Amino acid sequence: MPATRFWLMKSEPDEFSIDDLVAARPQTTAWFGVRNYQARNFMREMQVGDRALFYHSSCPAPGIAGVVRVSRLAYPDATQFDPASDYYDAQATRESPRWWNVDVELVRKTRFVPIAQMRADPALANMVTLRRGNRLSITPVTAAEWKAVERLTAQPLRP
DNA sequence: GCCAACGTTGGC
DNA sequence: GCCAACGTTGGC
Repeated sequence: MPATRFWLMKSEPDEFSIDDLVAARPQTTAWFGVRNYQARNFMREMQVGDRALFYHSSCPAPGIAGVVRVSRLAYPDATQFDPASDYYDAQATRESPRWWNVDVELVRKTRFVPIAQMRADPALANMVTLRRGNRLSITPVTAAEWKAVERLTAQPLRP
């Protein structure tokens, strides 16, 4: 059994935001479009029931916007086969897919936690996504970091 | 717009 | 296999 049960998954809100997931019926989405091998490998490690922080990236207000739950194990990302898709990969074949994605379902939209507030929390000092130079769109989160984030989402900003 | 950091590509 | 060049990510 893998040790990691918690993850952080980045989405650009212009592409797909927490509000898009809230509005979806059902409140679930395929996490397609990941084109980095490390991030792909993390998705292939995920189990149904794993939890993930829904993070808004590459936007005016980066930070944590919600919590999701893995609802389907990794399966081939359909967009790699679609020549009309931005995510098309000419080298991928149905027999030998290169890119995979899980499905996630909404657990809840949280109070927004800006990246500055994450950086200010000593409990998150070693969080992978906050490390200098880290660009991975999917990263593991420790149980302690998960709890610290839950505290931040539950509490209003201090003066 | 800037820039640091990292991944990928391709010549050799 | 090395490594320089280039492209991308993503916070600021």
